[in-house]
Amino acid sequence: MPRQGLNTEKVVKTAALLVEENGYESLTLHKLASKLNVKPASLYTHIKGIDELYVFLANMALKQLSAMMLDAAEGKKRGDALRAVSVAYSNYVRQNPEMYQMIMKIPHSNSEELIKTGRIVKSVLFKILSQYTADNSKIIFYSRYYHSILHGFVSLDRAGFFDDKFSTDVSLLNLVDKFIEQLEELWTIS
Amino acid sequence: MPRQGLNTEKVVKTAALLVEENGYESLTLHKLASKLNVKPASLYTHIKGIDELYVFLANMALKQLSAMMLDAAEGKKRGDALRAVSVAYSNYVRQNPEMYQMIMKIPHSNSEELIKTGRIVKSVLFKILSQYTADNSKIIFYSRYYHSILHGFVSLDRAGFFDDKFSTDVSLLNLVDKFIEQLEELWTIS
DNA sequence: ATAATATTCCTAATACTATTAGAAATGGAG
DNA sequence: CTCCATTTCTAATAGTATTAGGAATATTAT
Repeated sequence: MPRQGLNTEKVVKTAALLVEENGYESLTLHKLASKLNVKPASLYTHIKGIDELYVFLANMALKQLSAMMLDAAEGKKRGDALRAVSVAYSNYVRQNPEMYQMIMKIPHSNSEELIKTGRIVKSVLFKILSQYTADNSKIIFYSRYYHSILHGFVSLDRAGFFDDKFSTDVSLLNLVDKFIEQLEELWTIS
Repeated sequence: MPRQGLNTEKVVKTAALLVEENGYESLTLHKLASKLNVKPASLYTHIKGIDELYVFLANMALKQLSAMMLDAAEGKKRGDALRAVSVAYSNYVRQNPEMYQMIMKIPHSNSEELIKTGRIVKSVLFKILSQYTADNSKIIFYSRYYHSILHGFVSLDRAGFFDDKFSTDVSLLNLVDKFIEQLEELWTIS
């Protein structure tokens, strides 16, 4: 039994691979240990248990998502930024559906770290929306609005609620455009 | 071992109680069997397995939700109906958070029954939104829009994303009002 | 280099899971 | 009262997470 040079990061990254490969419901410490050439009990040196692993995975997913959102918004303004972010958001969920589910699986109040990472996502939206108004409460309001649209749409789509013949890709873009229309009104008024 | 006169319905209803009491993650066939004064193996006479039970629970939750939505919309028109439905939706999730999660836990494509029940929810929205326009594609579009808002908002709220000092109750109502504004435009144009 | 120490990993066991095969008990129909 | 379908149970299997304590390995101090 030569040491594998494991640490928490490697364990979590490998878990993320397994989650995206076979679905998070089928992730077990046995499979994870196998992939790391180690026995299940050895994992407890690096993680407290599977629940903590779930939190780490949710945190990782949230970081990846926020990074893509940030990158998409980079250098863009208002409507262009919002459209780009919505595409990035939907792409992330399409390419990492299982990891995205991890984000919603865990109540964020369980982890200070998770709350902090969640704030990154919100800060991206806040920054864009602050280009429309200086009113803080309005920014938070529209941030919740926009976030709800994004998460609601991709989740319902995945769950199978949008089984009509109309493309869901086009739907989300049109939807975001409608949302932007309202923001533009806010812009012209103030 | 006198017979307990079980059937699928009783099993599912009792499971729903346990889910709402202790969270759906902690539901086990052992606990369910105990509550029904029966051994775990006996449950297999009434359900194929725990996965089927999950589908039944999701279906039950969706039925309850759609019933509350239908009831709320009863006799109301356009904006009033939409506001009432959003309150009903948010109330259902607040009062049955664990059952609501069951709905999103299962990919609906797994069950014809689930798809059918999902259509009831959509039909409620469709009926209300058809009061604004006769254009079918527009109705579906706004139906997805509204549904995304409702599900997205309550989910993010529950996950802990809305941890600012602003009330989430008020936020949702304002949000729906904003949405209705856009629909009213649609109404006046056509 | 060698000894002491800390760390990683393993073995073995425990307590839960869901699930199945097949036997026993039950209740209703003829 | 007997037969039969149905329900429930016993017993076993295989797969979970988790823990205690020991063995192996790497690191540090002498």
